[in-house]
Amino acid sequence: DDEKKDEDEMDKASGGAVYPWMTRVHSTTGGSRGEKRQRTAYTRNQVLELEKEFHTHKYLTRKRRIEVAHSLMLTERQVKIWFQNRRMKHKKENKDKPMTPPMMPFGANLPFGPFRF
Amino acid sequence: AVMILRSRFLDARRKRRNFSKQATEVLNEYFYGHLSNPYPSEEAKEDLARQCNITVSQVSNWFGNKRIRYKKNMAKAQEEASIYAAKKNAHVTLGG
DNA sequence: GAGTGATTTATGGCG
DNA sequence: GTCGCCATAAATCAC
Repeated sequence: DDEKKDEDEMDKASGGAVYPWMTRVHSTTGGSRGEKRQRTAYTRNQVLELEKEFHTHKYLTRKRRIEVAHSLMLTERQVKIWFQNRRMKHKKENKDKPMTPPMMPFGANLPFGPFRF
Repeated sequence: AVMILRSRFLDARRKRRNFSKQATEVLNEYFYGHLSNPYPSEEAKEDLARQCNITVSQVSNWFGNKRIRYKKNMAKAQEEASIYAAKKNAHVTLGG
């Protein structure tokens, strides 16, 4: 049998209020209802090549993007998005993490962080 | 090639640790205290981060995870909601 | 094995 | 009009 009752597992707020943010926001790729959005995991080689490319240029030209996309069996959009995400990651790595390089004169890398007078 | 693999083993999630009970308490209080719109501003995130002794990114991660998992488990999450709602009522007396 | 913090794909809005 | 940034969603990873 194909009895499926968990299509709309959410949306059943018996008791509590249901606010707008609690509803699904992203499209389900054409699927009518209850389909999990698929998130393709890129292969190791794909990621490896993308990382190599990123190491040389943080931004891709249209031409280069097409080449990379074809060689890795990805869409142009996927490559574009990947680079955007990668740039954000790069930014975060240089921010959120320790604040050693830019400032801090001498006793900088104590496990307690910066001095506080 | 080796570098990539090694970086995965040096990832932060490799050494994942739970937040302190107090930190989780603070975050939950904010979340359930703003259940209608649990999206703290940048400033609020910084505030929470200080209170919890974690980074702003960690606060963002926590809220992202919390929202999704609340949605996925509405029934269960609402029990938690009532707990924190009751807690909140202890502070803000319904004077209305 | 569920819980939980972090990371990885993917969307949408705004500039 | 397109593209990048940004916050975020949603799935998944790793412990």
